[in-house]
Amino acid sequence: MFDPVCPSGLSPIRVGDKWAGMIIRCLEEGPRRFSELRVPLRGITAKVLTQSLRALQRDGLVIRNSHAAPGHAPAPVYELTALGRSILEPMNAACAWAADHWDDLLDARES
Amino acid sequence: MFDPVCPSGLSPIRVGDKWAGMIIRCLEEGPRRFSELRVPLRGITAKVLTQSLRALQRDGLVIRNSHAAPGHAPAPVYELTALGRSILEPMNAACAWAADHWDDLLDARES
DNA sequence: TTAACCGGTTCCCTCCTGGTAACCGGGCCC
DNA sequence: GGGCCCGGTTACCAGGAGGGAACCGGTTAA
Repeated sequence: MFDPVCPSGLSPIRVGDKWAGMIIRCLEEGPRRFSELRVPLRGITAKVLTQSLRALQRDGLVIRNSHAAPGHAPAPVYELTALGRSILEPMNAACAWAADHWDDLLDARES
Repeated sequence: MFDPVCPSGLSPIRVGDKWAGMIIRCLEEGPRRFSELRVPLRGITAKVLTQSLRALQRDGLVIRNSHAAPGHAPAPVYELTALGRSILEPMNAACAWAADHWDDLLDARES
């Protein structure tokens, strides 16, 4: 999903730290487990993912639910809070802008 | 204008480097000279302002016009390009979000 | 019992960002 | 000619962000 050379790194608009925006996108469609997040976020290490998730929790954008079923291993899942979902709106505005002006940005960078 | 402890630093949404968002805001109402930018951006040093302005130029958001009048000292002014003005839209969306959810953010940070 | 896996944590290292302080060339003003 | 201001540039430095590799405790599967 997110290429290591994901062009979103070129956009001047960023949400939180390096991975926060992508994490939020991954959680957009529902709760995900730690290992489920590592797949689309190609190349992220466990340490950095933990770090980013803790920061998002601290800001109240993401919540960690230790969903323990009896007889099974406890499976913590991460999901967006209402606040986290609300930030999708400005993020979408930023993405739309980046998509609209992508060529302008590339042209400017090259010279 | 921008306090050294400007709360905008707390927003998870950022445009460019530390000062880029504020510089763009300062240029919103028209061209400004180097020294005119240093006033509202309290505490910015010449070097860092130059750095940020060069980055904004490189991305095509700001243009530097050496406005030389005969008989006067050459007075370079910085102003937003069309691309630079267009980024105000997603910036406003981000600001609106931050204003709306300010209390939520503060609450989350405190705990 | 042992092995494997999941979800981390810890230590160490590197690079980038931002800041300080000093210096500097061109133009005007006296 | 001597300051002085404007608009920078040039070292140098400190802190933090990000990454690599190793380790680890609990649970389940063989």
